[in-house]
Amino acid sequence: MSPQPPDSLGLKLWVVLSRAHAAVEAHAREDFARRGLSPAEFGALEALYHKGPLLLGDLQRKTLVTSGGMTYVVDRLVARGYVERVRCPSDRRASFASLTEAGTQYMDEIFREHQSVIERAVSGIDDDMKPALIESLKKLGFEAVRLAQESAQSAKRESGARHPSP
Amino acid sequence: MSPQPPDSLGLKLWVVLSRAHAAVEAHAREDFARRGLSPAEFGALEALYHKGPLLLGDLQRKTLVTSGGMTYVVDRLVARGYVERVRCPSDRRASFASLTEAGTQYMDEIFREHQSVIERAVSGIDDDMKPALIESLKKLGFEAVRLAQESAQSAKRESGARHPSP
DNA sequence: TAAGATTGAACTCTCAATCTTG
DNA sequence: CAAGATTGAGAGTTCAATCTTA
Repeated sequence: MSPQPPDSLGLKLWVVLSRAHAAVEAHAREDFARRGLSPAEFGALEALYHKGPLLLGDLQRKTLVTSGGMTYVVDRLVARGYVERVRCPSDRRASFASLTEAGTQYMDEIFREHQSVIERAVSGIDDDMKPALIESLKKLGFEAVRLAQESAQSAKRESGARHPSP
Repeated sequence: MSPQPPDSLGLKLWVVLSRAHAAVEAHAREDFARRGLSPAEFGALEALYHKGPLLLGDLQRKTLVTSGGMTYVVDRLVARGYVERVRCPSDRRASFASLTEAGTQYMDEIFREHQSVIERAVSGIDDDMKPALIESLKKLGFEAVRLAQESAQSAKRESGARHPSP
């Protein structure tokens, strides 16, 4: 009798992926919880810090929160003075989120610290092994995203067939 | 000029780990959201399904939710008839959570489907590459957990120094 | 009709305080 | 005093509906 049900490799991979992610995330969360930032808030700041001003919709897709969540997150960052909304000149429905001077300074301060917290958290892997692991995880992630989009499109096609446009 | 700031390897590893995790998790979430289960609920059912009855505290550590969250999750699963609480005979503070007949039947039904959803989600990695990836992620996760415990202990020691026991 | 953003309600979870037993 | 579980309050989300502009 096997001690565990004969888990498929895929399931096992998912389990260890989840645990590794949760363990590293705990370090990250502790780091910015000290500063009163939620994960989504930090994610938004980081995206703006590295990419510059972004449409709320783009920011939303980058940080994987819903549109309502994005509004909430940006509201909070605006309230702290780290972010401002800038109307999009070419599309009056849309707004950019943009780091303020204070927001940029803040990220200058905390980003290096955050980086070293993460470095420590992933130090279980030797540096020379990291590139290979990075490649594998990239591949894994890309394919998972692609499959999800594939499913979403076929779902949309089916719905389109029931509600055809004129 | 580099397009991105010269990210450290560790940070890059963390980013791709997060993305891969989020992408696969999206498949998993969609799978059990259809059944009205939250991630934590599914996690608890899965743990009980594979390990048998567990003390709430053990279940909590396995699924990484807080103690209050565990009470909430178990309450919901009890309300659905999938789980029951069983008092621990040797320690009257503690309770086991245990799958009911209906809960076991339910997991028999859904677990295979869930497994194939996950298999598909991680199919970006060839089967013969998975064992190595699994080993790396295990190592990464274990070390991250160990470092967190290390930090927690030193924090506890410091607090203990301020509030020494008699 | 659809796409971007916002709003309000509801949900899942965390946190801190509490009760009970060890 | 510590450990297991529960409670109540509240945070941070998601979701569905709505408003505005394309």
